[in-house]
Amino acid sequence: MPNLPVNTLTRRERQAADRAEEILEVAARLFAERGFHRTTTKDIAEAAGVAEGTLYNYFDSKDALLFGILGRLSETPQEELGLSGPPQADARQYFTTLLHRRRSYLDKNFVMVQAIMSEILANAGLRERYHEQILDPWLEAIETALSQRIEAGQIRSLDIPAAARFIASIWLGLFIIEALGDPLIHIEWERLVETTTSMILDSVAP
Amino acid sequence: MPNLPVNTLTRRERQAADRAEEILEVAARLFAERGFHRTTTKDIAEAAGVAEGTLYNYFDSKDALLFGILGRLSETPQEELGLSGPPQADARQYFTTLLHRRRSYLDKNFVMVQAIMSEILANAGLRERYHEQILDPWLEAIETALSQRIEAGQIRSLDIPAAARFIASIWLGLFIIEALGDPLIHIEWERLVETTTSMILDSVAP
Amino acid sequence: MPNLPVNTLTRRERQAADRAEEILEVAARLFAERGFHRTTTKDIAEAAGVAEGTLYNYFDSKDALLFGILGRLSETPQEELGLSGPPQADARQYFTTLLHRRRSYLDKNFVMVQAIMSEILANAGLRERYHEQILDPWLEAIETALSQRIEAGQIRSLDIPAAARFIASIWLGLFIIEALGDPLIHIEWERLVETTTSMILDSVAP
Amino acid sequence: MPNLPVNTLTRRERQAADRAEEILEVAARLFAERGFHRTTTKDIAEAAGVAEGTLYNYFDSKDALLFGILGRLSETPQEELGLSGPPQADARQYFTTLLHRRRSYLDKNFVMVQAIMSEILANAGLRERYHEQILDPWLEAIETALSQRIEAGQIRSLDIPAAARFIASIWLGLFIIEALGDPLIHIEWERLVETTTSMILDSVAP
DNA sequence: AATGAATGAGGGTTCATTCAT
DNA sequence: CATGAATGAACCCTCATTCAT
Repeated sequence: MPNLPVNTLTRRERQAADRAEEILEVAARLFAERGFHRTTTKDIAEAAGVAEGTLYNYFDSKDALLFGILGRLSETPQEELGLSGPPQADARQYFTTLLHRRRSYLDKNFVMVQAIMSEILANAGLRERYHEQILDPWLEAIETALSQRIEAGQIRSLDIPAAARFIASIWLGLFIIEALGDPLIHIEWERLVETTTSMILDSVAP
Repeated sequence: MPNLPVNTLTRRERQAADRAEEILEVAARLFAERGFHRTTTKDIAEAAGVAEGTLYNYFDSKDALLFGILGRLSETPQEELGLSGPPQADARQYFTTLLHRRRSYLDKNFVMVQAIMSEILANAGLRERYHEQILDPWLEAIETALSQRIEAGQIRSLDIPAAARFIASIWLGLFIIEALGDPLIHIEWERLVETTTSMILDSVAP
Repeated sequence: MPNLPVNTLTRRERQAADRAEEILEVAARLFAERGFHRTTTKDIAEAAGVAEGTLYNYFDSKDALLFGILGRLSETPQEELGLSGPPQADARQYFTTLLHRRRSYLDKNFVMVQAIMSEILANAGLRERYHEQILDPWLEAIETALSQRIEAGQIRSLDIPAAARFIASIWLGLFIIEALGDPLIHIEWERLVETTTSMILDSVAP
Repeated sequence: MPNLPVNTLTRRERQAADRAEEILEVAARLFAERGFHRTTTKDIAEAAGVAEGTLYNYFDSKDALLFGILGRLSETPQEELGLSGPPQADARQYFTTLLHRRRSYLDKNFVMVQAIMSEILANAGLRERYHEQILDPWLEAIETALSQRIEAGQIRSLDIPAAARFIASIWLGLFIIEALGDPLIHIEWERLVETTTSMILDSVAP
């Protein structure tokens, strides 16, 4: 068994990664439930089934947990977010796909997104990192998609940066309303997607 | 000076109200700047020019300051928010006015809104009160306006609750993006209003 | 009673100074007994009869207590230390007086000196401040006194900086031996002074 | 290779002793640099190139490292310290030799001496052991040397215990001043020895 | 014998709240 | 009503020690 040590090491490394993963998920859940500041490191350790000190074998500080969660969110590849789609798709399909992909992204990451969002307006460092890693790439991708579609004649000419922010704001706003506990949104996302797309593409004029 | 006591009392009451007001504004500013938990009662007292103990003559607790700020926000009459407008206005003007009014509302209350929003996802009690006092009335007003306009034939028939949430989410999302420090939004609100209204009313089809 | 507020304020200030004083003395005693690191802020608070948080109304940190103790030690005027004596006194009397004054200084400040000395070799910042505020002025004063006496012909010419360090080292060394618990020193300081002075002034030659 | 196991064992034992030695030296260096409490077992393990747990295969506890260092210091034979010299040497040579030997002892062991001294006033157990193993033998040896020289008529009669403490205090005091960072002492030890010996033997009278 | 992840008691410090003045 | 010193529970984090591998 010449590769036993390698395997052992790998297993250890994998265990360590798993443990870090689990801590991060537990922390995200608690941050989402009661906010970053109302969650103590003791809470996290207990919920993760480890000792408090163990947290610090994986993360430098409580803040590092927050940044770790943000890092996890930014790992999602752009395609999965509907940010880079096939440009040949027509505009309606693009919007529909975009909102669906973001919905399934949210379904997978709701807790982590809420953990971050619950602290983001109160934490300048987090805000900055969110900008760099999440928001700016997202806006850029939307702007690219829009300009491609305008060039392709799929949609009419419009103020691209403003439109990108408009689109991003829809998703952010819907997330906020859902996180605030509005019962309709989670259940009826389909209706929202349909209505939203329809309002943008078909106008609300009678 | 037989009425001096009365006057004094009255002045005192006014002074008291003013002081509570000032404390609330100072607190909102600090909460918005650095978040609720990073702001200490000592910070607030110093910034307001009073002793720490004095805060407790006006508010029961630090939490009460937060609820006080929320209360102030909910005092704004609906008309000012563009929630109840003259139904005779056409749809385009309705949307434009709505967004403008909400903008000037935000200009007046940005700090208080940010103070509340920065904590709202982390504080269940606050969330509940926000629902009752702010969000639900707002959604209801939009729904009413929409159904009135649909009935009047100004806009086509659509899923009213979903559309209301869509509209609210735009405003919430734009606020978040602005609060996150996006430079475009604050400066170019006009463009955003125009683009948004245009996208909803004119469709993005070429 | 037009000066009541003034008196009240003064009394408060005096109380505050007294309290700070007492905390410092208690801390010095505990530091001397069991060392800086083995003394907890809880220990200090309990021994001082206050809550732990109260310590921080008077001192910024546990370290600040140590520096506060050092500051107290450096307040002692030079005359009291026998550093600046009447130069007309003859050399024997100078040495005797010097050692006696340092002894009575030590009797008054033993605990504080031990508190500082027990940490000084382990704490670079403290060491630096001790140099500036205690050791260097002391060495300078001895050097001045020696050169004055050499000029006056009271003692023969010698290597002044070396001699000053020699004299300082006697006191420091005797303090260390006493602090180490040697029973002789504290009880028989007179004999030590006499022997030391005699060895320096009369030579040990038969 | 029938004796391989024996050799291996022997080599292992030697390796073990070497490793304990190295750990001790590394620990002494770190204790001297930043004090006992500011040095973590992790620091020591890293600096020694072993795992933290390995320390505990060689020493029972962190405290045991300190006592181990003390033990190393007390291994130095008395002659090397100038404690037991040939009594026929005259007094001046005795003092000069004593100070020179202690200097070269210090040159070899400065780090270990500082490691011990930095903690000694804060650690009752260490203090006691230092007394037993270092200070008392030293004082006794000086007292013996003095009484031998008095009997031999090399020096005049004097208070022997006091004189022994005086002599010990010189060395301790000079060490402290050096450890405090005084620049003169280390460089100019020769001058100090000369001045000190001269002051004791020739008197400072003009 | 060597490892280093896990442990958890204990540390220094903060801060919302109280209350005597 | 205003004050601000006092409070002490609770926080985040450290680190000597253990033990399964």
